[in-house]
Amino acid sequence: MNEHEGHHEAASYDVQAVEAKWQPVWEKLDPFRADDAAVASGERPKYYALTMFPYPSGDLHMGHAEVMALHDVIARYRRMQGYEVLNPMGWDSFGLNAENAAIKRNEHPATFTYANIEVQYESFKRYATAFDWSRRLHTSDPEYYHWTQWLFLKFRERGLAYRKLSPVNWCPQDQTVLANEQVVDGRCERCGAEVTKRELTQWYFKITEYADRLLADMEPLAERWPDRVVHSQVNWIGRSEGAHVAFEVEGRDKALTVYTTRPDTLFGATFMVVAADAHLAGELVTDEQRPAYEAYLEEVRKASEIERMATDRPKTGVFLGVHATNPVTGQRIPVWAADYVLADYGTGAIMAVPGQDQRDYDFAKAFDLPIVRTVQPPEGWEGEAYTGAGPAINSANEDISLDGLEVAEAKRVTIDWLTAQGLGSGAVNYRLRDWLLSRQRFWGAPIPIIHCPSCGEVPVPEDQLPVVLPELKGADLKPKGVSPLAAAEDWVNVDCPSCGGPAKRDSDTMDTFVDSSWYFLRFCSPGATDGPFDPAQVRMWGPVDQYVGGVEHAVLHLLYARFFTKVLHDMGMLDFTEPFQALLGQGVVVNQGKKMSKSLGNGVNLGEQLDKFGVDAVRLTLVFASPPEDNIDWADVSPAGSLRFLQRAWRLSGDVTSEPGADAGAGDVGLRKVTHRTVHDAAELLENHRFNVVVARTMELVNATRKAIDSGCGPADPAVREATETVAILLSLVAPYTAEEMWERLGHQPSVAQVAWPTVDESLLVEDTVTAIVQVQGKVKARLEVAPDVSDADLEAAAMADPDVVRAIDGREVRRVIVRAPKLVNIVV
RNA sequence: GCCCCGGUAGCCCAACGGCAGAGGCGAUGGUCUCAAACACCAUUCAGUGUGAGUUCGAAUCUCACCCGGGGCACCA
Repeated sequence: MNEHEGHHEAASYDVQAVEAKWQPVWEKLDPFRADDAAVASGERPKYYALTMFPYPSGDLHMGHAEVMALHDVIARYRRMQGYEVLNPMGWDSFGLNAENAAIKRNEHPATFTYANIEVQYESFKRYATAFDWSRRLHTSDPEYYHWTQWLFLKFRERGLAYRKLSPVNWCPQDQTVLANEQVVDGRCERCGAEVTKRELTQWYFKITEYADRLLADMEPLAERWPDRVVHSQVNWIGRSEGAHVAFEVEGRDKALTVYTTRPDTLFGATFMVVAADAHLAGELVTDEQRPAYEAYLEEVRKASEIERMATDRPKTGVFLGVHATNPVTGQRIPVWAADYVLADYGTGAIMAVPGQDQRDYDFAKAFDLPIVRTVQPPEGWEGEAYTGAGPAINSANEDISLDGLEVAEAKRVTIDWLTAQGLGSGAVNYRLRDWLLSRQRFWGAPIPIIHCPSCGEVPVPEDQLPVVLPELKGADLKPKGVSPLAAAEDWVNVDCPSCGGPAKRDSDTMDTFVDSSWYFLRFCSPGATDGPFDPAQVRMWGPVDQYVGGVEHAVLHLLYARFFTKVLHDMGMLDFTEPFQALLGQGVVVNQGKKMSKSLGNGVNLGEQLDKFGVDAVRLTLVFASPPEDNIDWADVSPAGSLRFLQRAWRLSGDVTSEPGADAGAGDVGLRKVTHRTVHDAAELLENHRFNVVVARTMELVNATRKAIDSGCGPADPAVREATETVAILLSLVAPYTAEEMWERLGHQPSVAQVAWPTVDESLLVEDTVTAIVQVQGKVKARLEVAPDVSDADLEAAAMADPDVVRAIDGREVRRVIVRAPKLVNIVV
C-alpha cells in the first residue's frame, strides 16, 4: 500500500488555505439566517442567542475572541438540536472613544466609528461566527437612534424621564456628568479620572420606581444567572426596611422627617444630622450660624469623592443653631449638618443614635454630644457603639416601654406606636438612585427636547424624529463643560413646536447605556419603521434565551436593560418582564496573571495569534482552557497544542475508507459505544455550559478512533466512519473550519453546521459488565466484573467470596455490609 | 467591616457522597530522522488549603480558620 506516501501527504492541512476556502462557501450558504416564517408557522421552536455587541474602538481583541467562541458553541449547538436560532450582531457605536479620536484627527466621529466597524466585521467573518448578518445594526445610525429618542419621549410621558437640579458626579477628564453606576471607587468607570461633584440640572430616568420589581424579579433568574451578577444587583439596589420618623423642629412648621433602620433605638436619639449639601440644611440654619455653615459647606464641596468615601476619616460638621424634639423622650436635641450624611439617600437627614451606631458615636465624641445606650450589650462587651442583638434598655416613657424587648420586637412596637401617634410609619428604602442619563458630549443620541422661554420643556414632535446630529468635527467637539452641540448655532436654535417662538434644543446627548438598553428588541425586527420594533416579532423571538457577555456590566447594562424591559412591558409593548432568561458571564483573558494592558506590555494580539495558529486553534484554546466563567491566563494555555489536536482529528477523516452512508450498525461495538456515550454526555455538558469538558471528551473520542484505526477494527469499519463524523460534528461547534474540511473529506456536502445533532442509540449506552468495587472499612480491596443488573444479594455473595476480601476481613466479625449494586460493596468489621 | 464565590499533580482543569484522574500543557525516555520539527509510543507527579464534625464511606455535606477573587461600604 502507499500508506507511507499517503500518510506523509496527509500529515496536516494548511490552516490559512482552509480558512480562505470556506469563507466564500459559507457566505453563499448563509446557514445562520434566522427564518421568521419557520418560527411563525411553528415548524421549529425559536431560540434567541445573544452576545453583547461590541464597541468599535479598534479591531477585535482576545476578550471578544473568547466571548464569541463560547457564544458560538451555544448558537451552533441549538441549531443542530433543531431550533430556529436568532443570533444577531451589531455595534454599540456611540461613545466617547470615537469622539476623542475625532478631536485628535480633526474629523467627524462617524468616520472613525464606521471604519472600525468594517474592520471588526471582517474579523468576525474570518473568526467564523454564526451570526445572522442580515439583522446588523449600529446604535449611531439615525434609523436606530430615532427610536432611542422616541423611547425617551415615551418614558417622559410616563413620568419616568425628568429633569432635576442635584449634586451630580462630574468627570473632569471626559468633561461630562456620570451616572452612579459609572463611578467606581470614586473614579470614572471609563477613563479612571477622579470624579468630583457639581450641582447641575440633568435628565434622569426614574429607575428607582422599579427598584422593588428589579429586586423581586431577580429570584427566578438566580438559577440561570451567575451568582456574582445577581448579588451585585441585589447589593446595588440595596433594599432596607425601617421607618420614617417625624421630629418637631423649634420655630418651624414642617417636621424634620428621617429614615432609620433602627426605630427601636429612638430613645437613644440625642441629636440629628442633616446632609451638609442638602437644601434642607440651608433652610434650617439660623442666621447666626449661617456663616459657619456656609464655610463648612464650601469645604465639603471641595473634597473629592475619594476623600469623602474614606470611612476612617474624622467626623466633621457644624451646628445649625436649631433644636428638634425627640418624640419619645421629649428631649430638646440639636440639629447639625455633616458630610457623613448623604443628601440623596432617605430624607437626607438622620436621627443620630450614638449608643447604637458607630458613625453617630464618632460624631458625638468629636462634638461632645450625649450618648445613651438603648440596647443592652452582652456581658464583658467593651466596644463603643453596640449594633448587635439584645434587650432594649432606657427605652420607656409614660406611654410606651420597649425595655426588655429584643431588637426585632422593639422595632415593630415602635413602628406601631409611631403610626398610631401619626409621627411616622414603617418604610422601605433603596440604595439605588435614579439613572442620570444626560451627557455633555457630542457622539450620542441627542435628547429630543426643545427648551422654550414661554412653553418650557417641549418634546420634539414624533414626526420630526430623529433629531439628527449636526456635522461637527475636530476642534468643534472639544469638551468645554457643556455639550459641543450648544455651540452649533444652526442646530441648536429652533422654533418652538408649541408656540412657534425662538427656542433652543436640549444640547445634551444620552448616556450610551440607553442605546444598549433595547438593542436586543430591535434585532427581532431590525427594519421596523413605525416603532422601535415590531411587537409581534418580539413576542415571537423574545425574550433572549441565552445571553453571553462580560460580568463587568453587572450593575450597568444588565440593570438598565432589565429596567427598560419592565417599562416597555408596562407600556404594553412586551409580553415579558425580563429580557434575558439565562446569562453566561465569561471570564477575562489575562496574561501572566495580569490584565492585558499597553503599560504592562503584556498584551496578546488576536490577529497575530490567528495568523500563527489559525482561527480554529485559537477558538479551541479559549473554549478548552477552563470553565467559561473562569479567567484564562494566556500564559497557561497552548494554542500550538490545540492546533496539534485539530490536525490529529482531521487526519482521521483521511483514514476512513468506508463509503458515506455505510451502515454503522454493522460496525465495531466497542468504538460505537464510545461514540454514542460521548454524544450522550456532550449534550448534557453543553446544556450546563461545560464546554471545556466537551472538548476533553471529543479528544477522548479522537484517541479512541485513532486506536481503532491503527490497532483495532481498522479504517474500513463503519464504526470508524461514524466516530469520525461524530468528531466533525462535535468539532463544528468550536472549530468550524477543521470540521468543515473533515466533513468534506468524509464525502459530504457542506455545511456540517447544518446537520442535525446525532441521535444516540440508547442500547449502546448499556455496558455488558461493570466494575463493582469491594471495600473493607472503606478501603478498596477488590474489583468484580458484574452484570449491570446484578442483584444486591448476588453482589454481596460474590464480594464475600472473593479471596482478597476474605483476606482483608481476616476472620473478624462482619458487623455490617452496605451494598450499592452494581457499583459497590462496603464491608464493616 | 458586611455579604458572595473559589482552593484537586509543576501548570490549566475532570471526578451522581463510593477506585482521586477524563482531557490537555509541560517534563523525561523511546520510535522515526543525517539532524531537527511534526507524528507516534511510554513514563513521571497530588491524596484534594488547614482543623474538626456528620457518614459504613467525604474532593464532594456541616462548622471554624487560612489564602485567592468578587460585590457593597459614612446608605443611617
